[in-house]
This record gives sequence, C-alpha cells and structure tokens, in this order.
Amino acid sequence: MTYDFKQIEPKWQKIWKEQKAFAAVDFSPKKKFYGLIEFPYPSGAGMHVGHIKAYGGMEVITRKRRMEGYNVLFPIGFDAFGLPTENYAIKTGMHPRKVTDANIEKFTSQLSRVGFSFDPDRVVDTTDHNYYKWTQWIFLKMFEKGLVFRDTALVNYCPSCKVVLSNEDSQGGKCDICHSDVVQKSKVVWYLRITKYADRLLTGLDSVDYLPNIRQQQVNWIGKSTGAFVDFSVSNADEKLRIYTTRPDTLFGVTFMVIAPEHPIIDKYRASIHNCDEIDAYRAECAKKTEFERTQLVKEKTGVRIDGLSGINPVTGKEIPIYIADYVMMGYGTGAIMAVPAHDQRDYDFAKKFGIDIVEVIRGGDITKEAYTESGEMINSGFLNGYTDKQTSIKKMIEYLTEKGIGEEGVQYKMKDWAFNRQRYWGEPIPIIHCPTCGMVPVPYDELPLLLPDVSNFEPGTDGESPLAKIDLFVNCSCPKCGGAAKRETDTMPQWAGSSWYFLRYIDPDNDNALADKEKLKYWMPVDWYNGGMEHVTRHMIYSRFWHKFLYDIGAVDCEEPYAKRTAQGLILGPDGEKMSKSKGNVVDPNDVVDEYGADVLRTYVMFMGDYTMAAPWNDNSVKGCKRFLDRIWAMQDLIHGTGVTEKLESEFHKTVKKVSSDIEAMKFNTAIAAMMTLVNEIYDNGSLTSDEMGVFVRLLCPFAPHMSEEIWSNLGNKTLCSLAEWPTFDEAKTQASTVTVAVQICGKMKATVEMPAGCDQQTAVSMARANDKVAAALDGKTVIKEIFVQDRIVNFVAK
RNA sequence: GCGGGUAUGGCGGAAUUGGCAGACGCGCUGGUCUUAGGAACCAGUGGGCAACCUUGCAGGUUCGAUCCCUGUUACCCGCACCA
Repeated sequence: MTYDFKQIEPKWQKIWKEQKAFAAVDFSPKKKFYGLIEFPYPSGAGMHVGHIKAYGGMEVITRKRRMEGYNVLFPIGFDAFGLPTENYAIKTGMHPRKVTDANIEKFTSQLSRVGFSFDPDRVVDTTDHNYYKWTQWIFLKMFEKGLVFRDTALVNYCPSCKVVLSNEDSQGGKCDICHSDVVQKSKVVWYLRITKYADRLLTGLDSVDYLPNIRQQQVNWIGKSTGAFVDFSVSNADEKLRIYTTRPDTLFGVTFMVIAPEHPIIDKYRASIHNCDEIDAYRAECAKKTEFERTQLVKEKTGVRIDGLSGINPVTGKEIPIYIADYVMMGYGTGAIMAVPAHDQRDYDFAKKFGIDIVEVIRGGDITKEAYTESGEMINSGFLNGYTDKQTSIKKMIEYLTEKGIGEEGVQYKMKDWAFNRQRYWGEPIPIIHCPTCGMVPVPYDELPLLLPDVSNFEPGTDGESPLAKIDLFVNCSCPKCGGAAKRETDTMPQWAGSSWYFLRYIDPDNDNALADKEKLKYWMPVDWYNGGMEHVTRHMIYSRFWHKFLYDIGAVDCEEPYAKRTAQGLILGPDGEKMSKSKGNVVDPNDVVDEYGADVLRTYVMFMGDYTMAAPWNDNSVKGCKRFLDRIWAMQDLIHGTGVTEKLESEFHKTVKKVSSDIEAMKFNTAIAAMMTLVNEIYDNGSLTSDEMGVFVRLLCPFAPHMSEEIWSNLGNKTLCSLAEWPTFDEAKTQASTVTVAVQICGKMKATVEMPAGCDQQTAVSMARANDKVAAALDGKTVIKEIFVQDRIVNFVAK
C-alpha cells in the first residue's frame, strides 16, 4: 500500500480546519505560548521555499508546544501596504485593493497546502481599514505626546519611484525597491522621534533573549557613544561653536576646527567672512553629491578655510582656523568638530593636505607618518601631563570643562529620527489636517479610520507629490478645531508602520474599541519566541520595539519589551548556490514540490537541509532522500507485530525521544530528523516494532510531517488527533546502553576499541584495555608513564 | 576601516563543546529483482598497496585539538569620514 499524499494531505487539512485544532484560546488555564513569525508581504509572485523555511521552524516548535500541553498562539497575517503592489496597480490599472486581495488569497492557498498550523481565525491584514484605524490611532497618540514633528531636510529621493526614502531604504545609494540611484532633495518630512527612545532601546536588550549577533547588530545600529560637548569661542563673533568629541583628553592637541557644509554659522556670519564666494561654491558642490558619494569617496579630503572666522582652543587659548569640509556631517553630533590631527587619522589627512600644525599630546606613535590613536602618556597637555590612562584623562578633562562652564559630558547616537512619510497612495493616510489658523490639527479619534479615498489613478504627482494631493474631495476639509477651511495631509505612512504593532492585533483581531483588549494583551504578551530573517533585525525590530515601548508608556500594553526571545533563520539559496531571485531564474516554487512529493516531504526537506540558522543551497536529489525516509516510515506499518519490545530497540527509542526533544528546542531540526532516520534504520534492522512504538514514532514525526503522522496515528486506532496528542517522554535510565565502546589510545593515537560495561571504573577499564591484543602489542617493551581515563569514553596510555 | 559570521569527503552537513572526525542524507560503485528502469531492496564508499595521512593555511598549549591560544588566507553579512 503506497502512501497517497494527494488524497491524505487535503483530508487532514480539512479535519484540522473543521475541528479548529490550532485555535488559540484566550484566558485558557493552560500555560500560554506565543510563537511569532514575520508576516509576509503578499507579492504577486506568491510564496517561495524561503517562506517555508522561515515559518517551518516556528511551526515545528509550536506544534511541539501544543503536544506538550501549552495553549499556543501561532498566527499569520499580511503586511500588505507597499510599493510593488502600487506599481503593479499603476501598470495594470487594477486597484491595489484588488491586487492585494488576490495576492493574499494566493498566499493563503499556498500556506494551507503546506499544512501550517496557523490559527485561521486571527489573520490580520495591515491594509484593512479596521486594522489601519489603529495604526493611525497610535500615530495620533505619538503626535499628542510630541513624538511626531516636521522638518525640512535633505532627503533621499528616488526619481524613479518618485518617493522619499529613509536611510534604511536607500542603503548604498540605491533605492531599496527599484534599485535605481537615489538623489538628495530638500523636502518637508514627517519624523518620529525614535532617538528619544535610543537609550531605552539599548538598555532593554539586557532584559531579552536575542541571539548574540542579533543583539550586536541592534547595538551597532543604535550606535551609542559617550564623550563631551565643548564650546569653542569664535573670534570676531559673539558666538560659541559647540562640538562633540569622544576624545576630550586630546583637547590640547586641537589645531583647527571643521564644520559641516550645511552648518548655520556660515549664513549667520556672512558679513564677517571674506571668501563667501569660495565657500558657496564648495557648498554647492557638496549639495550635488548624494550622501552615498559623500561617504564613499573617502580617498581625498576636501574643504575650504573660512577666512574671517577662527576659533579659540579653550584650554590653550590659541587661535585656530575653522574649515568647512564634507567629511563632517550635519546629521551627527553638532555638525562641528575639533580636529586633533596627531591622534585622528581623518584630521591628520586633512592637516597634511592643508598644511596645518600637528601637535602631539599622547606619546607612543610616530606622528610624522600617521596619526597615533592608541593610548599613552599625556604630553604638551598642561594639567593632564603624565597621565597614562585614557579614561582617567577623559574624566579629568570633563571635570575641568564642567567647572569652567565650557563643556559637559555628552552622549550621541548614530541612530537618526525616523522619516515617517511616503508620497504614495497605497499606505495609511497620515491623519493630520493643516489649518491656516490652527496649524497642524489631528483628525479626531472618533473619525478614525481616515479612509484612503477610492480612486482609479495611482500615479504619483510630479515632484514627488502624493497621488492623494490630486483628489480635491480628500484634500479639502474643515478644521476640526475652528471649523474653517483646511487641507488634509496627503502623505501616507511608510510600510514599516503596519508591521510595528501587528503582533498585538493577533491577540484581538476584531476589536473595535481598542487596538486589543487589555486583559487579552496581559494574558498573551510578550511574544515568547520570535523568529525571522536577519534583514529585519535592525529596521523592523527596532521600529516595533520603539512603538511597543511607547504603547507601554501610555499604558496601552503591560510589558515594555515585546519579544522575549528572537532567533533568525538562514536563507535558502538556489540550486546554483546563489541567492534566489527571479532574474537569476533559480527560484524554487513550493507548489511544485508539493505537487510532486507532497507537503510532508517539502517540510521535512526544508528542515533537514542543514543548520537552520545558516544559508544552504536547494538540492532536488536531497528532496528525494526525504521522500524515501517518509516512505520507509509508511512501510514500517507492515512491521508492527505484537511480539513485544526488544531491549536494544527500546533504548534507541528513548534516546531518540530525548534527542528530538532537545534538538527542536535548539532549532537543530536537521539533527532531529537525522536521529529519526537513524531510528528508522534501527527498526528495519530489528525487523519489527510494537504498535506503541509506532505511536511514539509518529508523535515525534508529527511537527515535521503532520499529515502522514495523523494518518498512521489514526490507523493505529486513535480517535483523537496526533497533532494534539501528548508529546512522548523518555526514561533517562533507558537512554543509557549497558555496554559502551571505549577508545584506547597510546600517546593520544587511537589503537583499538574495547567493549566495556557502562560506568566501569579506571582499574577495570585499564586492565580490559591492556587485555586487547593490539594494545598489548603496541605497549610491548614500553614503560607506561601515565594512564588517562575518561569514563565510558577513553583510556589513554602515555608510554615510552 | 569597524563589527558579526563561515571554512570539515564528490555535495548538504554531523561531532555529547577538549576524548573513536566524517552521524544522517545526497551522489557514486557493485549486486538482487525486473522486458526495462531515473522504482524498490542489499552491500560498499575520505585518501593511501601499506605503515600512515586527513577538519582553509602556519605555529602553539595539551596525554589528546574540528573545538582553546597566536598569526594568516579566502568568502559571506551588517555598518561605514559617527568626530
């Protein structure tokens, strides 16, 4: 009887659905487990096998949790706002709503074919107005608390998508969506003040269990540095030029200052500056460069001295030149630096080019060759002379600066405020009204959701205007405050908005009165285990942690950190070892695999491919190996005889239960499956197994290959679902074999193996080892100096 | 440049974290059964005739190193003139 997956798999999927087998129960007295995966963007291409791997890990874990008696919440939804859908709509004239619905349907059907155990009654869609009502609500709460602001800024602008991009979306100077070159453009931009939460986003990492590399990436992204702000007097001007430095200890070595080309002091003191033409020309040149060019062309320092303004070194009293140069950024620190060419390589390069003095203040390097950035004895530094410890010098200098009122300790972050708007149609409308008399007025809460107007033209306006700006009925409104004529904001939110809180909506997806019921939130949160891709570790994870902390501050949620634990899976590469992409034509469609081999084979193979956290190439032949494995399990049903247990096989079962149980927890799915394969081999060697043993086996297999497991489980006479049956337990004593194979070494080289009773002592083991012919021969004529014994492992004779 | 990671048979990968390197699977070789097999099953499979050699490369520590230390090379992923 061959296994007919085409008939059996849909059969069980239907039963699971009818019995609501995977429904999470609010307030169940069982222990709760909230397992989360990153919800997909429903693209027109449908799912690829990478999705199966991304969800497969948590699928196995949550299935095991259910069998262990947990009340499990394992939901899925769709992060459906976004540019690809909108671009497709523009191209075809089809409404993004229709495109999205069709794509979601496609994804849903693919997901159900694979047999994932998502709770079908908690699906969320970020583009549903009942969902984005609450995205807008959170935005308004942030607006209320002063976390939303507008500013003119040079923004990353994609001329092709006609949209403003965040730094995160334009890495490497390329648009994240269409990969064309990004240019700089001055625009009024909405910002969320995420920097206000920078320190809490950093310290919060101490209270969660993230993989070390994930944690490290977030730490780097936040980029905290400590140092000092120092005010430099400017000659010819009643002005203090404030700089930020991490090395206040080197202040005596400051021989010039540099400000960013955009620094406002230039326009303020235009009258005192003699070479405005030269400076303006330089600034114009810088403005032409994109941020990318500016940071990539590291080779040569450029800049212009400001003729007419100079600074005063506050500790030496010496007059020092001020330059503008594009190696200083307006967006970090104060946009002005003190330059210490002797001990900073960038300053050194600049000083060499412009012939500026280089004053050594730390002994230890050769400053005729390059800057010395290590620590050493302080020299030429007044009251700091003689100190050798960097931290002490920094502390002494900060004390001095504070006392004199010319500086203070300071902290800086690399993280910038979050540019929070797009000039696009397919996003959440920003619920703000611009009133000529009242200014920015929030849309009243009872008018939420502010719906996207139903239109048929989604082309963005020229000059990066939102398509919404063309719709008079949407734009023109009355001010909720004074009732006068007013205009609506026409920008929409970026795609990151909806995904910043979706895990909360799963808890109460249909709630009309709140983003989710507080008691339900209290029951389910935090997410116990969140798995996803490394590419979302910085942006999505930091944004959503920020939103969650904000919701905590306003009392909307009860825990400060949303994710108790975070892991990440590795990519599935194409059969050619390259990253899967449509253009390379190496994408594997899960539907094809399900058609040919069935969902269980697909699921098992994807988990077996290799280390879950690492990238691994797809291999069609290896898929067949997993099919063979499952076919052999199916055929094992013919080996069920009531002849009783054999001791050896029983022990193998206990070992396998132990290994599969612990491997799943460690996400070592590949070795868990390998252990089951080994057990199958043992069973065939043994020639038979009992029906109880078969029952244990299919319960172990169930998280990986649930359809076949259910079918065999039912064949064994069970009336309940295997998916909800009790997870097998093991007896530690029975995992240990009565005899062990001990390796015998002479001087660390393996000479023989000897069978011994488990747990035997050194004396017995040594004499048994000596009794071995090969060992005896090798030791003949030698003196044993030392015997090394590791119980049940090794006997090593050190001899000469 | 800084941060993180990886390197093991023909291939994907194991190795209780210092104790028999190569589990498990693929592939390959031979066989059985077949009209046939790209099906199934059985046997073998790191290299070398051997002693021995073998975890990117070179050293070190140790009775013993894939694992720890030092140096080095290659590749991957972040961040990048961050003061």
